[in-house]
Amino acid sequence: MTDLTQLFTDLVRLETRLYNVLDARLKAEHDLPLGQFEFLRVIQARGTARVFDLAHDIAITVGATSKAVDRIEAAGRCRRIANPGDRRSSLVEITPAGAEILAAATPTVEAELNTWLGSVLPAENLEQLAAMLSMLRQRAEIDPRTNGAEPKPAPEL
Amino acid sequence: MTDLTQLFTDLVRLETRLYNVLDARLKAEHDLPLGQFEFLRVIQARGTARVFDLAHDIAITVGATSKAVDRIEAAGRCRRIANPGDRRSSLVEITPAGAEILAAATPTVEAELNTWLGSVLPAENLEQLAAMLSMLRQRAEIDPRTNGAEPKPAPEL
DNA sequence: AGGAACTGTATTCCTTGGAATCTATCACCA
DNA sequence: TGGTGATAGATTCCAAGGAATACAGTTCCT
Repeated sequence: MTDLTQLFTDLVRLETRLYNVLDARLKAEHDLPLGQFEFLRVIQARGTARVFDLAHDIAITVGATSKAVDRIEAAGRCRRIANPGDRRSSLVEITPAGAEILAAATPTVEAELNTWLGSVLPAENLEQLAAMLSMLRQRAEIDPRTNGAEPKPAPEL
Repeated sequence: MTDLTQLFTDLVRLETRLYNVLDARLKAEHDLPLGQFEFLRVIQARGTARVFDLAHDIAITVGATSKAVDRIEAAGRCRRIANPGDRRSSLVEITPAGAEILAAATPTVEAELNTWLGSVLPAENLEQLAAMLSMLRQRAEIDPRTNGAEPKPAPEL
């Protein structure tokens, strides 16, 4: 029987260490904290997004997201534009400067992850790992306790 | 080719969500933040540990660990005793109250992890996942950049 | 139309971790 | 043995997220 507590501990420590090395390198080479990198990725992927949408994608609270958008906006990497459909919210979009730095940082992230993941496990195992993490993440996001949405059927691995 | 950035994102989100549900449940049922739970586990496993040792195991800085030990000690769940071999440091040990709450919280953690991990993937996959995470974690901890054991960048004289 | 309930966001306060700094102690070696 | 650099940990200041709150705007119901 797998020791799930140990598995969880390994997951947390690995995440912490990967996050730290990536963050340090992005800051050093692109003056871009990893947190901002993730926001920019989501914003660009969505084209335009409300604070609420970003909060869900990044898995932090709306309040924290609001502050994060403040910082990214202050750095000139995104901007809030009026939401014609709902005046309570704004739409956040990436700026040219934001897109530029995102494009510059992306290969750095890939290189660093290749060092710590890609070059450690064979391709087949990486594929399995990616599939399992993706499935577990989806499962965790389906639950009411974590996102307030209705349950969906379990995806097949 | 596996998309490592996506894999990393899934890893981070999964960790965030698991951490949050576990933390919330431990606080609710045992008045024990997940961070303290992890410290108590390490302290008990080591029998006795310096702040430095805990910092390495938990993967946070010594300063943050010092403060964390303050909090756990204030809660009466660990104590600092004199280190006979080195007066710069103390040895941290678990108290009976700490051991008791750790024992009470452990099944809660296992149950919660079983919900989010154990009951989602078949045993064989869990075993693979545990092995891969363990290996990746070890790899990440071996490297100079993540454990501080290597020479610092030459200071400018 | 009028109001109650709900939503989306911003803001405030609190907690926790990181970086830098300070002190005490230790190890090493000339 | 004395001095120099390394080490352990505590402390201070700062950054970032969570919880609770405030409020504008929206939806729903009658």
